[in-house]
Amino acid sequence: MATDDLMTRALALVGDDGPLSVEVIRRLTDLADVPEPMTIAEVADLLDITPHTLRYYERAGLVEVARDRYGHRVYDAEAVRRLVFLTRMRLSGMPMRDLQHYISLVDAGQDTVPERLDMLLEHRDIIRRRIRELTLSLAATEYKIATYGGSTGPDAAALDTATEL
Amino acid sequence: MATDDLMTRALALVGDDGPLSVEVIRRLTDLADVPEPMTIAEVADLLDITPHTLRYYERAGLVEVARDRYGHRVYDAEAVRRLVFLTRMRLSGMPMRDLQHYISLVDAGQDTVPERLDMLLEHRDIIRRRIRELTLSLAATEYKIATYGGSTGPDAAALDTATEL
DNA sequence: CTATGGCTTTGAGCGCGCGCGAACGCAAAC
DNA sequence: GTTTGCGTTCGCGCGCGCTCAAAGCCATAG
Repeated sequence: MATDDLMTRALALVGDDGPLSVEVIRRLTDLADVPEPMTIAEVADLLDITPHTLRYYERAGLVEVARDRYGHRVYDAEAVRRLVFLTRMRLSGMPMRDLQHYISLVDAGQDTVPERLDMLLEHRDIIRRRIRELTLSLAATEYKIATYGGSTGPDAAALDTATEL
Repeated sequence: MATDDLMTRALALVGDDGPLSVEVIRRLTDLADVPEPMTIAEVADLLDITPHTLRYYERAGLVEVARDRYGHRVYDAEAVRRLVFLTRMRLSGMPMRDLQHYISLVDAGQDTVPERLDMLLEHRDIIRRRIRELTLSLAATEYKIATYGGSTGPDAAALDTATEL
């Protein structure tokens, strides 16, 4: 896939700056169109990561994967769903450590649901802050592009005489 | 500063999700309220990075810093402005390598302005894509929070029976 | 029926980007 | 005097994943 991975599909679905509807989100998580038992190469392609990374995640305890009679990994729907979640969290900046903790909570049963929810809420806030940071950086970059004379200073009128940058 | 660094001030200025006006951007780049010659600790505090990192940037050739008679670094307005720019770019994901290249272009004179502009345009696109990615991850996270039963699946109605995650 | 290529497996080790820590000296300030 | 802050250098560390090596199984091609 790689040129048609989940994120690329998702971005195409959303467009460059369209609003996000629940319907769109539902489609983002809809995996009905992928084959049920998948090989490592297929999953890697779907998630746009390498087979190596998938094995790395498995060794890290993030997911258990069955094997066929040749010892090759066989990813069932649950594993794929979990990996979609994991890669989404990774892509949005959640560190491996936290993912390991989250999965350990999952494995610990329903009692840990509140803590999982806390983790998601906190991660949501982190993403939000990151988006705001990037939005500011974007604005600053666009400002610099618009007023470009090479200076870092704020005064467009003085750009010609400002120290070069 | 650290609890009142540039980004924190900027975020406070903008609010949690307000629109960005040119006026706000201008204020973001307005350094009139900082003392003119600064010590490494003051600059570090302003930029919310460590003195170590500032020395690292200097060794990397990103900025030249004068010294006082004791050999201590003295950051003038130009150095501070450049560092504000550099840290902003770093924070938005531009790698050191690219910053070094950019600075080398600056040092090479006006002929390199078009290439610098290209770099900024490209970086702008990268930031935009990153924001869109994060927006999607945010939406997915919020969707998961809203429908939370612990499953990664898309079907909220089946959450109770879905495999736990 | 080989064989040639292409996928998989494991394990250990490497690499990158980015900066931090530790150790040590010197000048100033309390 | 001793605490503070800055200087330099060397090396380390972290997060994350890739590379490399050695080997096994499958399919298609001669």
